[in-house]
Amino acid sequence: MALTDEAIDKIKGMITSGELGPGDRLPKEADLAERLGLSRNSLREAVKALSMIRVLDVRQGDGTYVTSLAPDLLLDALSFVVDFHRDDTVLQFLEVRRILEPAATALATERMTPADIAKLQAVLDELGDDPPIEALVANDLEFHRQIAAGSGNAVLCSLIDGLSGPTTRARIWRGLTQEGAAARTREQHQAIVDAITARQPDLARSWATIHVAGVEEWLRRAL
Amino acid sequence: MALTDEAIDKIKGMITSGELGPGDRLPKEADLAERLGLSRNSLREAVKALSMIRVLDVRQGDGTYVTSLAPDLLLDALSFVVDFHRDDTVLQFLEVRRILEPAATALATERMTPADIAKLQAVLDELGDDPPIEALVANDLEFHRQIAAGSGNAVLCSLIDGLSGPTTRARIWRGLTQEGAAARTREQHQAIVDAITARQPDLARSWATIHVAGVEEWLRRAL
DNA sequence: AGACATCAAACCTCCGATGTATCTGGGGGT
DNA sequence: ACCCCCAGATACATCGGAGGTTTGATGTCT
Repeated sequence: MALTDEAIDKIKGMITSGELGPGDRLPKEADLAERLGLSRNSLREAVKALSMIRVLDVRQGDGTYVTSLAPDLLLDALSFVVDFHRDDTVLQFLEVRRILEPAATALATERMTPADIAKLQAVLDELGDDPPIEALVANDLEFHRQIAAGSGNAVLCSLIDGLSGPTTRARIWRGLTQEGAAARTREQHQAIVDAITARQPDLARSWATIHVAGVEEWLRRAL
Repeated sequence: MALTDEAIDKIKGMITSGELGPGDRLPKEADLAERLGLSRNSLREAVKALSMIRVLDVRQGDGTYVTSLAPDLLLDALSFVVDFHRDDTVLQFLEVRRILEPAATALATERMTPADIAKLQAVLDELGDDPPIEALVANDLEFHRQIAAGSGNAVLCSLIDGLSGPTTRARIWRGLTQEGAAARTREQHQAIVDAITARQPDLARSWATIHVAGVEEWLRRAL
């Protein structure tokens, strides 16, 4: 195994063993390189790889720190990965979303506070009558993000967020809006909020399923 | 933004734009560094980061290539990330598994071929009467992997596989502290296979739910 | 045709130096 | 006493070059 990969494992070991905890600062490059037995250049490659997946946070002029290691931080590297997928695998991602989103919606129905629900409704209301596509996409993303967050499960929330990669969603949306499906999406969003407000998990889950399945079905035909 | 991060984006762009496809070879370090306008050292950091998430495959003495970009490749970096999580977030991962596994099991019930089912049964049968803990865990992992693969969705399969990492650790615990767990797990596995064989998705889904919930409930009490 | 030695290409590792951002502490002004 | 500004120290960012190691291809010999 290459020296750099060994260094990655060693740093990973320092964290998982508890020697380094969230927020802790690593020794400076020169010291850590000497301790791990490699050059600064090779160490930098290891640190770069770990900072890419949000395990380390490097600040020039300050130092290198272990991040909070919170699920949302570590999993949002997922969206970066998802961006590399081509259209022919989007359906598989969508199928997973059709599993996760309804479940998250059902959980949110039981766990969201009235204040959370009010904010969710506000998201829908702040959209004007004839919004531009960009606002529509952003609004849709925020809507689903709040529901996912309402599930009370940070892992589930991050997963949904990551799988709904901005690129993918934007690409799909562009096509959907051309067929005038924006209005129908809006109605479905409102139906989900209504079901959550009424504290009916089954109903909320069903609406979420229908919502995702609609996009999935459209995409299946388009490909 | 740092030069290295720019380089990452540029390489990403070369792939997403189609200039570089799966299996294609990148220009050699020196040429690519000159083209992107940075030093080889900095470029190497970018390449290292991208190879860590399985987007690039570097082979010493040969060259650097774009991977197949298949979902299972890109998502198995997930297991690396998941390893950083501490025990207090394992419950959240388990809750997500309780969503994904039953769904995958139901899909597998409809999509697995008789040959697939036979191989699944074989996995259960090859386990002796009093296997060591390690074999038990490995067998359990293989069992769930085959079902996930049987769902016919590579993204779903990789996701389940990646999330099973921390759960596995917990299960080792369970094996060590709760003696009756092994036999019960085996019964539940057999029940799942029976339901799949009978082509009863609802039954298979329910058994899968019970199976994961059992681990989850035990862990919830243990913490 | 097959096995082996040789060579070139490409990545791996290292070194030392310079640039740049951040934090810290002292000096001066109010 | 308090605040602001600046110089020094610290630590990461980037660079160019020099060997070393692995791989794949070439060519030769049996």
